[in-house]
Amino acid sequence: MKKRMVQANSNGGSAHSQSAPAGGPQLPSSVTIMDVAREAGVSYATVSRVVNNKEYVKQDTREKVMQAITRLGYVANQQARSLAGGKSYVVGLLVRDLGSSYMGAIVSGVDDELSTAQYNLMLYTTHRRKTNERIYVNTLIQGMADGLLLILPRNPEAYLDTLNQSRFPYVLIDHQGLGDQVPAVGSKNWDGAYAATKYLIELGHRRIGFITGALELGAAIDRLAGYKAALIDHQLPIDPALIIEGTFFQPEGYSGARTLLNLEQRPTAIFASNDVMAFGVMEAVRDCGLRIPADISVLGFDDIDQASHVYPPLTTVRQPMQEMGRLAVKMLLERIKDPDRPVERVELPTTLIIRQSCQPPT
Amino acid sequence: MKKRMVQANSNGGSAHSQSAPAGGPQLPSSVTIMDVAREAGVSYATVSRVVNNKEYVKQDTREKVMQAITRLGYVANQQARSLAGGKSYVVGLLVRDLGSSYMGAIVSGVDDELSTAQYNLMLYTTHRRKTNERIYVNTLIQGMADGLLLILPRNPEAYLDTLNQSRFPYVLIDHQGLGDQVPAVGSKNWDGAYAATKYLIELGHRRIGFITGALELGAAIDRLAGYKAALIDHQLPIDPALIIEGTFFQPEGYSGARTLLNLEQRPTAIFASNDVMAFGVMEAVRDCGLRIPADISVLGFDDIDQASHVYPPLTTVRQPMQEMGRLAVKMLLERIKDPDRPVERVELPTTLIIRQSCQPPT
DNA sequence: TACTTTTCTGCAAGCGCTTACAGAAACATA
DNA sequence: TATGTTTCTGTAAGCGCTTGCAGAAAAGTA
Repeated sequence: MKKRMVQANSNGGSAHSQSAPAGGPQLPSSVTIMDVAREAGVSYATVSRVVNNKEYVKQDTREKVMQAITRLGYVANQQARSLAGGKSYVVGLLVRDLGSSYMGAIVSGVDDELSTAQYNLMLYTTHRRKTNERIYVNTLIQGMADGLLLILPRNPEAYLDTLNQSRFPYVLIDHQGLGDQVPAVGSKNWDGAYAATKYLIELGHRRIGFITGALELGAAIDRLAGYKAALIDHQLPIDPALIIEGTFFQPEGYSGARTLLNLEQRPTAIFASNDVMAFGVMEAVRDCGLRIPADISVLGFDDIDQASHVYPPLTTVRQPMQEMGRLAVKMLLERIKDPDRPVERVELPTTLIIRQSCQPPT
Repeated sequence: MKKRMVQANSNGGSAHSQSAPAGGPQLPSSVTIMDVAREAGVSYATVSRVVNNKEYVKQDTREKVMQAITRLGYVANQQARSLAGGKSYVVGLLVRDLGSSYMGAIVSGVDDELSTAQYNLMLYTTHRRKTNERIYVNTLIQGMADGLLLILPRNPEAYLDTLNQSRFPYVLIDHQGLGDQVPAVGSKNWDGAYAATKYLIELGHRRIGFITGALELGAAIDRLAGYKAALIDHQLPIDPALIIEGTFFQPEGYSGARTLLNLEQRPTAIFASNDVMAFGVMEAVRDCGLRIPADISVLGFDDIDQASHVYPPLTTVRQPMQEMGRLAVKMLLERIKDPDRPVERVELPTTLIIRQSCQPPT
């Protein structure tokens, strides 16, 4: 099956290479820009201009081309576009794992925003082989993607060096305070934790248990700090016995709560650094034969979907995760347009969502 | 061997073109195949052969090239590769949403397997604008991806027609019985539900509540059928009052269980069609002041991570979700290699995971 | 009318790679 | 030595597109 037909084409005019071989197993007959050009009776450069919304195309011509495009169902080949033009309309997303509501919400925001910008999403999970960061980054930089989003990276330094050096656009989501020179979007963890703790205090609680997140993450540190600050501001002691270290997973909420509930002077409220751990807390409370919120108030952080679905609905600090994803994309696209724009770090506000898992101590 | 064909290179020896532009704003200095060729002193075609592991390259040459590649840190530009060679090494993944352990596990399997095959993952979520299916599919077909994976598609017909027509490779994951002509991987839902129900019966339960999944999904139908079959096989009546319709979400587990528990003759066990609903059931049971498993046994389906983390750990039917993802990728890659291979439909076995949420009725 | 400026459009040169083809080198056979 | 064979390597033709350049057409100005 040879498809050669080089310059041995003597018919002076437009070559008109027929493109529908018609017979035999045929892959998608890929309508190309040439087909559209022929259909519309213009050059393929003009078609390209129309497709890319460039100026200097007569309205008339533009319409002719548009019609040809819809008639033929033409979709530009991204690979070729990217190769020729330098933009791939792909954004890479580096993520540890999916499967949590937290990630799901962020990715959903990312995805939404990306789709309205006509971008595609290339997903990379870092639980794969550890040593691959460099490859990833290189692959991405080599034209695979126009920019990179990193959600909650644990050791971003590995990537960031390379990224910075090559001036490759990126944005961190739910970052962990890496100085000011990193474009990032996060939320006001400190504020959220402060507000939540304050709420409990104002409800009348004096002994408030706290279960931390993974303290290598800035978010976890900030939440702990917000909790402590609220206590101090209300002249309440910081009792180390009431602070249990966790890493954001449910079992630690459970065990942490059991520890707290076994204290001689047990707390009347427990504030977990995320909702998932709060669920663990709720289980533990119940298993101790206590009721929520009658005996113990429980408070979470994040406001994942499930938080409003459990019983009693969980009072929690909402982090606008979708919004974070959206905003990160917006920032990234800006940086793609102009890699030299000043580095921005945005922290979205959190909201205390009051449901039914807290009440004044009895 | 005496003459190097590299013209325009006056210094006879190894060219050693310094590659660090060093000055001025420089985009990633993209090492290309040409640079490697120069560095290794061969033609770029040879480099291409080495990179693609083609035969007919002298061992010697191969090594020289390899060295040059590592020395320069060359990474092939996928766009160009794809454009020239027809393969993009990208697989599209069509998904409704992420953020559930269920999806997370499948995607994780997909991702793992893809990464060992050196493929990239392009993510498309269908919660985006509804009418975009055609665009997606066209984009993908236009060379963006080599194949497509669809997880739990609700109305796949929309895509499948186009896909089939263009003979574009795809595989469904956790399909819903669309006849035999669709390549798919799922799990033995019927068997799993049968085994679980049988287990409860053998424990001594006679009244077993069942909460269904979304019945437009084959998986949900099969689970219900397995439940019924087990009852029948054990001469137990099928009591419609014990069957509550749900759609796989937690609140339905909760409300469903409340309904069941309010029955005059309430069940001694509740079997939810997935773990998430089982969590809802557990909450409801507790809120009715009953204990699990002492008063009511609870059984789930899927075995998501959380199932072993709740208290008491949930007895459930494990669906090998990671494995499903993996297998789907393997099948897809086969189909990419040979689109004409016969259609396969695989159902992976399920396993009853006995934990502590079930015991004989008291 | 002649000339300048402003749109519009086509030509052609790649983007970085794969691969058919042909030529060279190495080895084997007549 | 002449002539295959087989292995290896280079040349060149694109893949489908963007974009600089220049010429053509339209519009404005003198």
